[in-house]
Amino acid sequence: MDRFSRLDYAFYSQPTLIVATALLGKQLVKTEEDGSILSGLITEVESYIGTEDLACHARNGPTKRNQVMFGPAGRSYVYLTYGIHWMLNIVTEKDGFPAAVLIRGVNPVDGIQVMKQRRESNQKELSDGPAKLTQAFGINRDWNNINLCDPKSDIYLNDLGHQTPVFAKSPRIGINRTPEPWLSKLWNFKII
DNA sequence: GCAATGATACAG
DNA sequence: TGTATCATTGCT
Repeated sequence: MDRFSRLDYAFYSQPTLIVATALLGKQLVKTEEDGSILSGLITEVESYIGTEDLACHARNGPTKRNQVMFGPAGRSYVYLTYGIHWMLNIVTEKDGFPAAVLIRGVNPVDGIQVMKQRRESNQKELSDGPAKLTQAFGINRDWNNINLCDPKSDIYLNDLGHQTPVFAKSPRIGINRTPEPWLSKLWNFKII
């Protein structure tokens, strides 16, 4: 009865653009302390690739904040932006090459009542933004550098066996001061 | 259009 | 040690 499978190290180690597109339609799962499950299907992702990508946090080399991006694939990279909002990324590529996929939106499936309480909002706006979904799922600094491939981790991604949905490619959001050609890279993928 | 809100990065 | 910036959101 195990038609669902946790995405593994081999999957996350692929080139970032491959992983990013493949993550569309995958299931983000988080187990709460009380054992209840939160989940949602990924609808939008964004790619940040290497030290040359001037929009990527790794552009100036490793720092205390971004060091997890330089480590092995399949780890979570969670950071605070604008002093308020937590962002959830998944590290990709070979150990030593800094890259990650930002999860920008999910469609809620399990634990919707919990999400509504945390968001104090209706379902339409529960998790359709990178900081909305971390709030709905209760993801913060404690969830940085989690190994999603570890069968014991209480946050992970599930392959439901679906085909990759039809999606649009766009420039990345919110990186307006990034110089070209990085500003215009079509590295945002969103289900149509 | 813009305030909220704090960690980070880098200059000096 | 000071400060400009920030992979956003929600309210005016």
